[in-house]
Amino acid sequence: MSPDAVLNTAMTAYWHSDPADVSVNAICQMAGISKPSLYRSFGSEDGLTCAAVDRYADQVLSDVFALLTGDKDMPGTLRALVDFASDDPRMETGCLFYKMRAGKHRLGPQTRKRIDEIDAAALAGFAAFLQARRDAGDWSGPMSVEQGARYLSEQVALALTQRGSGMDPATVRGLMELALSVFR
Amino acid sequence: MSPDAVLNTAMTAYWHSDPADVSVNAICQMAGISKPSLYRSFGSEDGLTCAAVDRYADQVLSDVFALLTGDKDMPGTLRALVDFASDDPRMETGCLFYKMRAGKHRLGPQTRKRIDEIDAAALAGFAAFLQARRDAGDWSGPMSVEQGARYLSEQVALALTQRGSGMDPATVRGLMELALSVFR
DNA sequence: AATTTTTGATACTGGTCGGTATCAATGGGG
DNA sequence: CCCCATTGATACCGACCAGTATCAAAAATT
Repeated sequence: MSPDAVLNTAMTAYWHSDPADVSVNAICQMAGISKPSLYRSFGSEDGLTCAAVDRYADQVLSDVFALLTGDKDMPGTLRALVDFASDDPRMETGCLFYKMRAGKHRLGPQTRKRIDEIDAAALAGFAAFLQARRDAGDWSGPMSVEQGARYLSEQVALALTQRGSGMDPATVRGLMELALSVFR
Repeated sequence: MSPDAVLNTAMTAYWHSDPADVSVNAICQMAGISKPSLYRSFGSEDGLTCAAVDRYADQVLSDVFALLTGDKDMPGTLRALVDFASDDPRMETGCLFYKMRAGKHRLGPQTRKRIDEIDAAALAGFAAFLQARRDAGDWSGPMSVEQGARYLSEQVALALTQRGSGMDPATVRGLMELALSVFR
């Protein structure tokens, strides 16, 4: 079992349940490797969780970033965001990143730092998107770009958390559309 | 140490950190009692957490319910809700109920059931409030009472979770006012 | 082909968890 | 004053945790 495959197993396990509920022992069992082997690859549990969230960012969050930097207009992008959060089958069990962010205090220092970095990058991504829409003239109003970005970020987090808690996707969609209606 | 005082200690400990991060051992130490004594009073950890959330509902959530059944008009009540979520010093470390709801899968069956009951009651409270405001004529629009209640409930939960994660109260207030602006 | 180095698995450490058996102290009713 | 019942504390149980020492097999180097 290559370290890469082990990392995939770990990421999926963390993602589908909760990082705090998946032990190193369990991951070794799932991946079919021994603990010393895992520790030689990743150094510590902190190293593993950090690598897992890194891979998640590369593999999943990049898609969201691509949505934001696409050439759609404001309503189109918001619709794409809603589609992603409420209907993408990958989000059926929630978002690994927001799960980790919610339980940040239970993670190691490395992983915590990475979480903060990704969070800041996401916020910057939302802000860049809003700034572009404002420049393009299809978003006006008194709301600042910074507040809009934070609001957008938190509402996406909320919707993905709701998905993860088992809420009906249609309900998630309705609530999120309502929340994002402040941008119209 | 009376069981009542022990329960207060437990509720506060759960509230100020996180139910999943406070062990029975730690509570015994804080309360200055022995484990068998605690188990004779509450039966199990599940019994203790259930009693804690019960007490929290009686002592804290009842205030929110009172807000909703008060005689203020729509904007006044929403303002009171925002004040509570973003400025009440008791909410500095978040809301015990929403912390438990977020980590429901880690709790015992008794407590889980109580969480669901309280959640349903809260939703009903929000719905009754919105229905009354609609009847009184100071809330109109296409939004259904049910969806409005769910939205309100989730936005309050989000704001309180943000408080608990250390977000600046002024920021929480700004985001929540934005979210609740859909009711105007 | 012989030796060295890297890999893997077993089994262990010390610690914490929820929960309990055992037993001493205490306190009220006869 | 004595007995009995309830209370409390100590010490323990088995399970699981993150992390590691030990040692055998395999692979790479000489």
